[in-house]
Amino acid sequence: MLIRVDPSEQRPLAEQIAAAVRGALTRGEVAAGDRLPPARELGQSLDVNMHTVLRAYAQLRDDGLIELRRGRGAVVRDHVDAARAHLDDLARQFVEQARRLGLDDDEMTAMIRKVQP
Amino acid sequence: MLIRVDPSEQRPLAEQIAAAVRGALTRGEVAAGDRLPPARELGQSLDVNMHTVLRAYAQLRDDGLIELRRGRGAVVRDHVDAARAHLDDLARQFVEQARRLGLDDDEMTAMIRKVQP
DNA sequence: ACCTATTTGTCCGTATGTATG
DNA sequence: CCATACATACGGACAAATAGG
Repeated sequence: MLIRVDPSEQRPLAEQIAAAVRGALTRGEVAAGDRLPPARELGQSLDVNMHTVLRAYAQLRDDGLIELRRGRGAVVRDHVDAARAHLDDLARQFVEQARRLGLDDDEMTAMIRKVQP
Repeated sequence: MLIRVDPSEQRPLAEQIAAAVRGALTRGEVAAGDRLPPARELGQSLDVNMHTVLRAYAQLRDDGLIELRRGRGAVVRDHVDAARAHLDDLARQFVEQARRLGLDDDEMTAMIRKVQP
């Protein structure tokens, strides 16, 4: 997995890193169970701060693509499982918020159908 | 809006601050259009770092409760609007992810209906 | 099974950038 | 053009998990 970042670009460094890792994931260059390089290490090789890498990793975790644990590092989750888990999570969040606003099931589904690509 | 934090608590400071502001919002102590105190200022009065306050504010922004703009500060959104906007956002995210996984509209609505409290 | 040294993310803090008014 | 105030990136101390003996 080769990553490069360009400090002169407009996009934040963390986002560039996250995008690069996402690309490597979708291209299948890293498999489920693989570990991403430790934030310190990758940061050093990219000449950016550990925390910047960590922020990129946090994004990927929020998307369900990796698991982040102290002392263990960033472990790549199974793509399909990760995507599925993320979808479940979004569905649950949506329904919870909709209920909070008093929407019933029909109104929810109507909302979903109304979302345009 | 009175906020206090307890550094000896387990919860991160940023989360404590976010929770306190959320409470003030739901209790109606601050109205739509009001501005939250600048991060530096609130940080100083709480004796925590500006950045810690900023993290709390970022959480509230992600929940749609406030708008955060450089140079302008943290503006409280209308509760109903904010909740509605957040719901719209969740719906869009859900549909996007579902499409990415190849689900059609019927499968999406089925998923929504299957979410039980 | 136990200890402890290392690895590695988490949290808080600091400095600089940059849009807004 | 200047002051304000969030955004981004960097640095240090800490704690959980792990690995080796």
